[in-house]
Amino acid sequence: MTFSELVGGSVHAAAPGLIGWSLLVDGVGGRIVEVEAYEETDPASHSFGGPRGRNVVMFGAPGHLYVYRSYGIHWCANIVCGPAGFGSAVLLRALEPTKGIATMRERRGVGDDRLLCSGPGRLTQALGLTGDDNGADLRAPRFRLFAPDAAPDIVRTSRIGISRATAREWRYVEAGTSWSSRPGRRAA
DNA sequence: CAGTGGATGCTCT
DNA sequence: GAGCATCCACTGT
Repeated sequence: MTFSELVGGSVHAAAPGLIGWSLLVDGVGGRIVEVEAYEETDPASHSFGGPRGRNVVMFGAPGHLYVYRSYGIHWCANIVCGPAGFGSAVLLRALEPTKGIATMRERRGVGDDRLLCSGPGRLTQALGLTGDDNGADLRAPRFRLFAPDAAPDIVRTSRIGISRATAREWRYVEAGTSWSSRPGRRAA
């Protein structure tokens, strides 16, 4: 399955399907190990209630980035999913760093590589993604996406850091990874 | 290890 | 004015 086919389908298939894919931004990045799904029937989603303001990108073409500012300080990056017109996206929560690690260490300024990409705000800083990238097409040359060699084992849990619709188990983590945003909690 | 609070800007009421 | 799809530094065990 190609990247376009994957993100062109339902966000609920695309979110677990993206685990194990590698994402590079200008040659810097790693393997996706943790994501969450959001869509317009979901009170926790920015797209809940229809296209308005910052969320309009979520209702646009699949395969584009939706980047928003979180808590006034951090950026969070999502991959818009299909079908076009249905407001849905996959929040990137953690990567396993594989390429450009020296660059990520400089951008992050941390000594422990576990802290490079283990969280949505950390990941965008390590990859250099900001509001300027909101709406960018991931099929542009500066981005690279590679499918995993083998389908990884995946753990499904409730989402982190939200106060509404907390019962929905729309968070997906690669089983056994030590690169998730919840180290030490058994990927769950 | 767990818990708390500050930073900081945008959206919504 | 409140509430965030967060992170970090700090406190107390």
